[in-house]
Amino acid sequence: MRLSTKGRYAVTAMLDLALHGSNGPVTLAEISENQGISLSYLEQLFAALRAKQLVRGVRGPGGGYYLGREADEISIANIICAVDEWVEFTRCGGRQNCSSGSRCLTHTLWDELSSEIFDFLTKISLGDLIRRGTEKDQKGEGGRKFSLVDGTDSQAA
Amino acid sequence: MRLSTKGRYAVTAMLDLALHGSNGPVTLAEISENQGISLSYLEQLFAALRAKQLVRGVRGPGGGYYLGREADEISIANIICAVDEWVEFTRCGGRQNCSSGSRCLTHTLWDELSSEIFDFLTKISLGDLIRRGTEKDQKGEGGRKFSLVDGTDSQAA
DNA sequence: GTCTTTACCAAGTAAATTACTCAGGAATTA
DNA sequence: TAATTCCTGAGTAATTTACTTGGTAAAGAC
Repeated sequence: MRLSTKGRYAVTAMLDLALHGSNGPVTLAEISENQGISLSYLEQLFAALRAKQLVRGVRGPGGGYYLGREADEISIANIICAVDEWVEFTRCGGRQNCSSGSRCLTHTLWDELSSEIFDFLTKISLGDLIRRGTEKDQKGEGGRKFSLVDGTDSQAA
Repeated sequence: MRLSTKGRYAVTAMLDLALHGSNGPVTLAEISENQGISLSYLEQLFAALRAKQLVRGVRGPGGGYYLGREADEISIANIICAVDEWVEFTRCGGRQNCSSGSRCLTHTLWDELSSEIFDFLTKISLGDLIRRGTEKDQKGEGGRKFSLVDGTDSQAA
């Protein structure tokens, strides 16, 4: 897993798209304006997002971008993987012995941690994020810390 | 939050240190050998880790590095923040209105997601990772997917 | 004390990545 | 046909990554 500013731009842009996509397609020019990201950089990002079918472009006047599927069906991990190209961290692949046992053990541990992070981000969808945002908007705020993962908000001390 | 290869190097090195630290200090030369990271790059990383008191250096022959505190008291977030310098993502700070409402809403959403990821990595300690590794080593492996966060492994389908 | 071993420190650097500009082409609507 | 938008690709300054080089400082071994 890799979480860079590039991934942030992509998530932010997708959020913008999800928030405004209800009334027709959203142009990159609008997102660029809204989020302060250059148009051509957005084009690069959206080329990657389109390749993974996370967005759908419509050309011509009145065109723009739609989400490729429901906001609930797009996870943060989907978005980040699309633009960040899922780097293969350790050359040994995690399971084969790469050389000495010590090295491979740490690699295995890292791989497991990495896939745990991935699972975590897989469970958070664009829809989750947006619902949280609008809820908060209506309620002002509450003492309860928000939890995006399923029903497990009990551990907050 | 930011999760780069630099952070991966740091976590891997700290894992190595935690695994071998029981019998005296570990030299950077050993870690370099074990993990295939250049010595001087390790020096850079450990300068940052030392600044955050995550490791403790001992000079002279027979010297090397110890963990700065118990493996259970060092979270993955600690390590990553030490070397990756916690980039401040959105200029608006998350709470103030930066300009149009739309932009700030997405920024707020991103900030909340980001701190959720941070919380997640705060709950995973070096000790957790190592226990998982050695457990697996002894048991071979089990059908049960490992869960690093508290007791919430029930959602795996 | 000197020699060796280690941590520490700082400057410089090739390669990669980031974020962008520029310059078009292709589909769609008016 | 003309405007609008997506789409593509080449080039590029700034930054980050990962490393090299060349030291200094402390601690132990002789």
